[in-house]
Formats: sequence, C-alpha cells, structure tokens
Amino acid sequence: MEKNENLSGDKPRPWHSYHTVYTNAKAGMEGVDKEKVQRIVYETSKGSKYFENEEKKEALLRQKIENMRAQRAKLSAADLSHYQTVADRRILELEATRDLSRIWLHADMDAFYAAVETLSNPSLKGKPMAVGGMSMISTANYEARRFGVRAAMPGFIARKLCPELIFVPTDFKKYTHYSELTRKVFEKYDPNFMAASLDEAYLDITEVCKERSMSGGEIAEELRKCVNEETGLTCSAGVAPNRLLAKFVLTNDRMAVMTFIFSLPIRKIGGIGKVTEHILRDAFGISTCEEMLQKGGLLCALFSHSTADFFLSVGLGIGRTDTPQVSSRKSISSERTFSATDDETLLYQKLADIAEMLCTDMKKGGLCGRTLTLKLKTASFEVRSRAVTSEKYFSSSEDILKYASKLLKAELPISLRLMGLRLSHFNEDKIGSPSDPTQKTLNNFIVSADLSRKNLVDSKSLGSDINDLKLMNNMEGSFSIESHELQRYGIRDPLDSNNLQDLNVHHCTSTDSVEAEKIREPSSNKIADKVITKDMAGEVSQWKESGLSLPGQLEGGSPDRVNQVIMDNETVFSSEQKDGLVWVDDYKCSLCGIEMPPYFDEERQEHSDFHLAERLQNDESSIYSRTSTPRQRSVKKDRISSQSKRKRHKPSPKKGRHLSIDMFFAKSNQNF
DNA sequence: GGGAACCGATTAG
DNA sequence: TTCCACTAATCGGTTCCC
Repeated sequence: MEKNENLSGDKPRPWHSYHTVYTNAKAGMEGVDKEKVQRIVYETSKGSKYFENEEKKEALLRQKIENMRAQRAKLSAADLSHYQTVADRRILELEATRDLSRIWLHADMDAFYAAVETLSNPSLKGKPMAVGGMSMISTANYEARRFGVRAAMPGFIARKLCPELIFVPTDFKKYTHYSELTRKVFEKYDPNFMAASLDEAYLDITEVCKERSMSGGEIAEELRKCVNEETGLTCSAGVAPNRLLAKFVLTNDRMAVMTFIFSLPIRKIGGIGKVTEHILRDAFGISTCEEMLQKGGLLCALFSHSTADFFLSVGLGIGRTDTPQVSSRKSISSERTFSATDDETLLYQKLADIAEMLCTDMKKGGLCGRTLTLKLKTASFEVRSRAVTSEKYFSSSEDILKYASKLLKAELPISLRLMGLRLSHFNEDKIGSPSDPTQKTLNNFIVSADLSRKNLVDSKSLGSDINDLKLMNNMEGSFSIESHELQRYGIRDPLDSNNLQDLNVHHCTSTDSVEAEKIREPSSNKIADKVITKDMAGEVSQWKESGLSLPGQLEGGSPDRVNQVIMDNETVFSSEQKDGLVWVDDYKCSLCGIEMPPYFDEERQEHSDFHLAERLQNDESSIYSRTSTPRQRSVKKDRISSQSKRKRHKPSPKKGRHLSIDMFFAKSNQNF
C-alpha cells in the first residue's frame, strides 16, 4: 500500500526529505531499520497541520542556509585571510585555557522512567513499553526502541511502529523517589554534583580519584555498581577531563582528547541540535569536530563571538571544568495543549486555569515576578509569545490573569491549540514580605551589575576586531519600509485596529501607580473566582467593541475583588480629573493651554500623564515618583502594544526578507 | 551607544 | 478511538528611551 503510493508519487522516496529526529542513533536503537521508521513517520504525519508547519520551518531553514552560503561567497580573499588570523589567534587563546587537571563523570540512568516502571511492575519485563500517552512519549524501553520507538515521539506514531507497544502513564512521584536514591550515591563521590535532570548528573570526581588512588574509569565502574545496588536500576557513566566530553570515556591527556574529538560527528556534542547540524553541514561542509577547526576562519567570519568561540572550543575538545555556583531559577511557566479552538470564552477560561496553575507553582517556590509572557501555539502550530513587564512584582492568580488577559486580547480573534504563561524577573523577596519597589530596584541594580561584570569577564578574552562581523548580519536582503519602520517614524496605520489596543494598554498602565497601591490592600488578598462566566465573556466583547480596556471584573469575580476593580475603573477613566486637567471646549488643556483635537485620544492621554507625572514628582511622599513616572510607564507599555501590532501585520518578521544570522546555540557556554 | 524590554528560535531532558 | 508535551535556559535581533 505504502509502496504503491510512493511509486505513484513524483519523488520516489518522499520521506527522505522529511527530517525528523527520530532516526538518530540512541542507545538501544542499533539495527533499527531507519528507512522503514522514516517512511512510517512520514506517512503518519503527512498532510497534518503539524507536518505542514514542519515543512514551512524546513523551507525557512533551507533559505537560511542559502543565505549563509551567499554570505560566505561574498567574502573576499582579504576577508578570508583576516578571519583566518582571527580564528588562529582565538584557537591559541582557547588552547591556553585547556585544563586537564579535573576528572568529570557523567552519569545517565538507562531508560529511567521505563526502568522504574518495570521495577514496580515486573510483568512489563521483556515487552515493548513506553512511558507517556498517545500524544507524547517520555521514554521507551529497549524492546520498544528496537522498533524505532523513542522519547519525544507521539504515541500514535509509536503505535504505528510497534502495534503491541504497551503505554504506561507517567508517575513523577515514583521517578523522584528513585532519583533521590541515585543522588545519595552521587553525593558520596561529589557532594557538589550537578544534577542535570532527574536521571542525569555531572560529578567532579577528581578528589575521590586522588584520595583512593583510582582512575576515573574505576570510579565510574564502582559508581554504576553502587547505583544498581541501591536502586535496582542500571546507569551509564562517562569520564573525561571536562563536562563537554564527560558523556564519553577519555583520559586526561591532550592527545587522547584531540584524537577522539577529531572524528566525532558534531551532532554528538551537547548544544548542537538538528538545526545547527544542518546549517554547519550544508552551508560550511562541517560534519566533524575536526572540521570546526579547519573552517575556523569562516565560522569567525559568519557567526557571533560567543558562537564562534563555542565552535572552536568544540573543535579543541575544551569544555568547562569548574563547578558553577548553584544558580537560582530564572523563570517559571505553565502551559497546556488542548483541542484547537477560537472560542474566546473558552480561551479566557483556559487562560484562567493556566494562571491558577502558575500561581500555585509560584506559591510553592515562594516566588514573585514582574514579567509575564504569554505563549501561544496556533491551530497551525505557529508559536508566538507576547510579554509585558509590570512595575511591581506579583504572584497572585488575579494579577497573572489580569496581565495575561490583556496580552491575549490583543491577539484575538485567533484559533489556538496551546497557551502558556511564564513569569520571570523574580524578586528575591518571598511572598508576604512588604513590597518596596525602591528596594527591588536597588536589588535589580546590584544583580545586573554583577551580570554585566560577568559578561565583561567572559567577553574580555575575545578579539575585539570581530565586532565588525555584526555588519554581516545586515548585509543580506534589500530594505523596504514596513509597518515596524513606519512605526519608527511615528507613522501609524489608521486602519489598524490595534491602535485601539495601544490606547487600551496605555490607559491601564497610566494608572498603574494608583492601581498598584490598591492591589496591596487587604481586600485584594482574598481569592477571587478564576472562571470567566459566559456573561462575563459577553462583557469581554462589549468592551472589545468599545475599544476600551478590559475592566477588572473579568479578571476576578469575587465581590471583594469587584469593589477593588470598580475603584480601578475609576482611576482608568478619571485620571484626567485626578491631575486636574480639563479639556476646555473639548480642545484646550486647562493646565497649559495646549490645543489638541478630541480624536487625538492617545496624545491626550499622554499629555494627561505628563501632568500627572509632574504632579507626582512634586509629591515627595509618592514612592513611584522615585522609581518610574507614569509617563515612562505609559511609553513602555505603548511600545509593547506596538510590537504586538507589528507582529500581527507581519507575523514572522525574521522569517521573511530579514534573514540574518540567527542565534542557534543556547546553553553552549553554560554546561560545557 | 548602552540598557531594557520584547520576540523568535534552538536545545535539552 | 486516540493524531506531535512540558519546563527551563539562553542567545541574537530589533526597537526604543535616556
């Protein structure tokens, strides 16, 4: 059946062009009929929205690669010579940092979740089994892997590959228990070990090796036995001079490292994923780590400092050897997938649920944040994010939902299959402690100063003459004036309904100072109803039609909350009175005499904010006048909504003509 | 020009 | 029958304000 279809197609083997990660080698997948797996995955996916989106992404990647090839072709002989010199110098500098004095061990539990499930239900032994569900698999045991089934594969595809596959739902309580048992073993070898996940850890075993006069390999063997005795589970362990290579077994000898790394495919390196692999291979002909060094000049010419640095380090087999300080969490998020819908009532209800989930997690960690990011995945699998930063730190579900609703509202109408909320920019203070924006600003100042210093140190060793590389990013493509550029010149599209949204956000934020104070009132501490009723949804559309901001009732429905919200509304709609401003004859400012027609809504509001700010500045008792004026805030928010507007006109600015050299390498400087 | 905020993209488990 | 998750981190680009 499948063969016939393939034969009748234009291309004899169309699945070959469908790049998935499922055919990559993974433990237990040796001998898998890759072509068969690839074909089944293709046939199962073909025609779906997901598939179409993947095709779009691949087309963009091909375009990006073409673009890089074109840039590469533009380099003159002089350029190439220059960047080769840059690369050579950088290689020498990196080589000077090589540290062969440490021994790092990487422990990785074998098919962890599946193994734990088999331990608690021995009847699963020997049968193909996967932990997860029809939508996604977390782990597959080795019996299932022989069929091509693997982690991060949708369950329904896995079932096509292996019809007798047994599905076991995830049970994190169980995995956490076993994880703790393994960590007790790890602690014996390195009290400061780095846990990479529930089933993975990096250990600096240098001291243990010295104390016991044992080699890294011997310690690794002992640790594996110990883990097995304590948990009944098996694990793999690699040993190397640094964390970049700790998944392999290498001695602390430069030649051993270089010999090994040279023939190593780049995809084996942590931080190099599917996209980077394709770019390096198709644009530069780089497949092995050795080629990273051979083509170092090109990499320095066409990539950023840090990226080129990472590539050269990979070519040299140099990775991190220090034990980083325990870093605190930087963000917390919650997201949920559901059947795609454009029903606004339903979307607001789901948003309220997610806000509640996030709030619960925030409370567990005692966290407060001030930047809320709304993540959206459309019915066609396009992913977007929209963020807003508040002057004050917050963690209540009411506050989360308030900001989230504003962000979502700007995207409507839309058909979504996923929504998520992330809170970041944490306050170090715990919930319940008095909120003092001035103090927090100071904290932020100290933190950012530290970060700046760190970045400075990190980049100090880089050659400054690579700075001009950034020019390369702007070389491609022609320019035309688009919506965002119009925005830049202060020209607004009168037909853009989002101008109203700008106004909405503006109205709300211009009163943030007043509202923020109110939110701290005891009444706001009460838990509000999270579910938006149909009636309330009706109000949503009413407010939408009116082009005014969402009233707070829609963001929390308890009577206590309603009182507060009414007060908020008063502040929203009467801020002009509060600063004493009246538009004489609906035209002239009563305070300074400036003339502004009634339809200059936004400009009028900003003008009103100006007077309000002026007044607040005179009021020394106002803490907000010491940190950020309403004028400043309103401008910020205006920018936020402007950006949203731009995206709506041009959903993927990076996907169009402005194909610059994007960043590809997260984590590259962290773990290695 | 530097910094902050926002956004999209990549990676990993 | 089911039809591609969730959490976290990071980086480069862009825009805007000071």
